[in-house]
Amino acid sequence: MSGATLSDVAHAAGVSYATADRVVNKRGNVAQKSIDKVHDAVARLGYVRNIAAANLSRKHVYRLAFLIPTGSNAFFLRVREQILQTARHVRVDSVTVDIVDVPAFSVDALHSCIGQLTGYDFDGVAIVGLQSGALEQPLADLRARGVKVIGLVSDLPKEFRSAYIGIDNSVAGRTAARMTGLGNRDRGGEIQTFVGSLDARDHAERLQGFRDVIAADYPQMTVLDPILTKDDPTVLRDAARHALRAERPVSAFYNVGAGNVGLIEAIRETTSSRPFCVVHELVAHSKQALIDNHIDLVIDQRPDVEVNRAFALLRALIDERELPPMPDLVPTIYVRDNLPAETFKPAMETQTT
Amino acid sequence: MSGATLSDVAHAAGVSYATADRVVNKRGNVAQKSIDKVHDAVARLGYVRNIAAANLSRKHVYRLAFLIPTGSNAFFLRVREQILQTARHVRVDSVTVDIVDVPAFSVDALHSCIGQLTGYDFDGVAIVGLQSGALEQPLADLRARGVKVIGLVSDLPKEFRSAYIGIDNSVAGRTAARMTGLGNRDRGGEIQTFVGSLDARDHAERLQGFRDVIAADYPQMTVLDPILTKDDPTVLRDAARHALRAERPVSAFYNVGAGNVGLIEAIRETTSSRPFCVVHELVAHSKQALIDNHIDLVIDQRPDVEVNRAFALLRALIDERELPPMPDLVPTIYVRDNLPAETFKPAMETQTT
DNA sequence: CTGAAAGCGCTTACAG
DNA sequence: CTGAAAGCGCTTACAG
Repeated sequence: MSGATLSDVAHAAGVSYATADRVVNKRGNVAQKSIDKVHDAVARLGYVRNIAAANLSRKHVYRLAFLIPTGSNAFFLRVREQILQTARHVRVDSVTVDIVDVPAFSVDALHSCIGQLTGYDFDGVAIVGLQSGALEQPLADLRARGVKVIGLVSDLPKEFRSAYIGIDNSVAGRTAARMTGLGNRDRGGEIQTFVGSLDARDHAERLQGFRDVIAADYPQMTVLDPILTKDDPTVLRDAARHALRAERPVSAFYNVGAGNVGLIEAIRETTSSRPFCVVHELVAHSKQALIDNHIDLVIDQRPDVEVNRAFALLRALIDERELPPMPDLVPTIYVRDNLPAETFKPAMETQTT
Repeated sequence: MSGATLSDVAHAAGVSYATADRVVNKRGNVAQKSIDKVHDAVARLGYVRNIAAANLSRKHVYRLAFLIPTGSNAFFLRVREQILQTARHVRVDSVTVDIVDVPAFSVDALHSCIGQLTGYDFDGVAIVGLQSGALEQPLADLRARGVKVIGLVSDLPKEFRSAYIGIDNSVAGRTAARMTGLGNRDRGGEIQTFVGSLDARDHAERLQGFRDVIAADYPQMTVLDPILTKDDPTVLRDAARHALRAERPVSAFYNVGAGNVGLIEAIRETTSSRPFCVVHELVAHSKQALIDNHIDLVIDQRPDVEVNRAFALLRALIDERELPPMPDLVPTIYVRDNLPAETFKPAMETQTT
């Protein structure tokens, strides 16, 4: 059953081991007659290639790259950390991983980083993408070289990657709205929203999802137009302060984007009762704010699960085997009670090979 | 770097390959002098054993067993399904898995199932455990035979297993309370709780966690003593009906245990507004109830993540290598908006080998 | 188009 | 206590 080897196949087909290998691995230069005989034997014996043996024989190492935006963004620091930890662990399985720093939110920068990948021979790369036609050419070049590409956290043009690992941002926004509605349905009132930029697709999707649910199910609440923050904590802080001091204070805050440090700072100063407060991404400061009761909920996309999936997926793609069953990826709701023990274990290294 | 082989070590140490192998794999019958020389060389060269090559050479297959309670409990059906899917996928990595049916909640039955494992030679087993001293002997026997044992979903006596994969039920109860509090803080009122049995440690822990949070943070609400249901849908249905028809209806339901089908049935019949409703475990019917707006929240322990971890952990334990970084396991909150696409893909098989 | 053979890094008898 | 050698299931030159 689990026993047939290529040697068995060759015997059964009445050809040499080398010939059997040629057809199984599509190396060409084989007579059609032999091909048929081998395919037959493969089917009869239920042969399945032993990847471990093949890798041993070729001294194969899996070369992976992760293109991650630079900057001190706490979320991506968490992503990097998770990649490094996993990299350390799979080193003994002959996989190397490089983390490539990409200037954030720049199509040009991403374009050039992807272009440079061609110089090395990676087997698979995971890219925090952008939706831009400009990326199609370098991605096509990668694919032409047999490199497997997946989108991570933020997608790439669909035709040019094998898979996408990330949450549905519209779902994330809807979830935020549901929780805001639950927490305020008896009070109604206005919800002040904040976004980094409406050009950022993920922000726009979250906001739309949020609005849809509030409008449909919590009509007693009103969603105010978003304040643009560029994800800058200072901007967020000042805007939040302003809103908190208004004559008729809003009943809820929803920050679609980053920069929560500023929002939390403004709330911490408040002496009166604060609005119901929902933000995205669990990192050190949002976790602390939850514990301190300065915010109510964090919607998180579980970068640990995402990175875990990225490794599993990349290896399956490279080995050209079936995709493994992977845990579902849904926006996760954190309150102060269900926080993970350690959100983020800092490490010494910054790169692994 | 990643290149030293045992052969390199043997050379460096000035001994034969076989001798180097003896000390590295602790097979004994080696002079202390040789041992020292080899250890030295290993350290100098940073030798790390190639597990894949070793497995190939030994024709090793990982034999895993999962002991899962029988019955039509939807949660455990989901667990089984996840195990089968993963089993199918890792078959090509030479791992076989058996699912052993264990009569539910019986220490005696579990004791005898564990005892029978000794007859086969599994490398690792994951057990949905019970906390009973009676299990210590058969577990000790397993360990003596070098079998790795982990607790899954429900723990075993701590000294007799290598790890536990499951959520903290007290945290799950606290989380349920937080959500109930958020959804009702402006209304107050009474919360009717339901438990399968207070002897079941997980139920008791959830209930206590729930009570603690309500008492501390939502004093305007009262937690009524739990109704004992034995996880029987019929009992639950009748009790819920009764509560729904009371003169002064309760403002929330919290079902600590199983049997949600009955609870949902009672709610579905209700024409007036229903209580705020929190239950555990996302399965087909609880998912549907969420979509239909018959309940508000499901607290789930992510059996897909748990099973995924169980496989990763068992293999690491068997290989005696460092434990892999694994996604955190926390009680997950589902509302109708962040549901996974497919909760449960049924499969044809019932067992895999 | 086909085949024989060495080698990947290990383990396991077997012989001293 | 120590070592030489075959074999695990593959891939890769190399020779026809």
